[in-house]
Amino acid sequence: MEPQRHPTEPVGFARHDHSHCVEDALAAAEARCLYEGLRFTPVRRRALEILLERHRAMGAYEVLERLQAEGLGAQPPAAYRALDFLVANGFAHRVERLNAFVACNHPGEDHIPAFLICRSCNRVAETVALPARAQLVSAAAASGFEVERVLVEAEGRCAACRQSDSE
Amino acid sequence: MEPQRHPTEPVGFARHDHSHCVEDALAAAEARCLYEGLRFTPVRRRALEILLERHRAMGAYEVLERLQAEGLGAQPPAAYRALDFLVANGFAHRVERLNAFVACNHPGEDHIPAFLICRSCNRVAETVALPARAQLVSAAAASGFEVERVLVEAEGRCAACRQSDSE
DNA sequence: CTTGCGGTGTTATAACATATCATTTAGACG
DNA sequence: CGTCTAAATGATATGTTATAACACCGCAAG
Repeated sequence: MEPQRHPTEPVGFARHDHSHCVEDALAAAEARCLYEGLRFTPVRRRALEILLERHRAMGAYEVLERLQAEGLGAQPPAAYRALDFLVANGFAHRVERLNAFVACNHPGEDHIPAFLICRSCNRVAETVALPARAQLVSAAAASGFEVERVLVEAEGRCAACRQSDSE
Repeated sequence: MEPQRHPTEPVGFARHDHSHCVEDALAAAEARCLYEGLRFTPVRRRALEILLERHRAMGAYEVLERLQAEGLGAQPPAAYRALDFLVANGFAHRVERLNAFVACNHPGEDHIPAFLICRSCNRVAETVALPARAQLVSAAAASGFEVERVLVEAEGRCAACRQSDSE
């Protein structure tokens, strides 16, 4: 376990020390679960680690495959439960456009995520959607609609994929 | 056919003369297809009519059921093709959050839709997302990401459902 | 110790979506 | 008027995503 991936792989769309980022995020999640009395079980921990290792959107079944390979739950519900836990507690987000999941880039901070989804390499960067939310909330209020959750996703091409044009 | 629904049903979340709105939208679509050389075939026309009659998000299979009842295509691809045509040409939108489709409220106008989705009654109102898009495009540009398409969806409760609290 | 609750295992199936190839239809063009 | 072509539809099969339902287990509170 702890496969030690290449030290520098793109996150969002920028390079960084990846093995540290995985470890740090995992440690932070662990700490927060302890603090909030959440149960950071092996499946949940490993599911988060899987998402972090890739830093791209992964389908539930893709995560499941990897869990299976390690004997951590063999059926879809196992993956969905783990992912639901991560999403419910802000360790990961669901990307609706892709029916997929991605590790949160800044867990702990209260934020409204917006995603930039590269249609070539499928990598996902997370940015903030607060202004968009505010605008939507006020537009909605006019009709008496109460906004509870906002979802902002942009599809396009990241810098890398735009350069290597024909990917 | 042309079931003549109740004359006043909510659209978006406001009341209006529904039978007129269906007729008008259908006529407008017909006119635009003629103008642009698009083929507004019976399946496509009826699919749009089905979406318009309800003014809520409908799954492809839900639309399919109704098409089947009239002998217009019996298999999933029939519905998906019709819906894809409507979406591609701006007569309808896909609501990612619901994996569902909804008739466009202002077809013909070039716009970036934003949706208000009531989680109680599942009705969907369409508003505009231009400011959100602008903000996102500029945020994305910082990392060299080129935005091609933006998706904004808000989940919450509409005025009616908030009143009749426990629905 | 027992009871209750949260988490997990397991089976089955629901819901959403598309690949592929055959057939039909509408319009373009000679 | 034929006939060619491209678009649309028909039909079969299958792929992908998601959840319902119920059994079981372990742990902590009483």
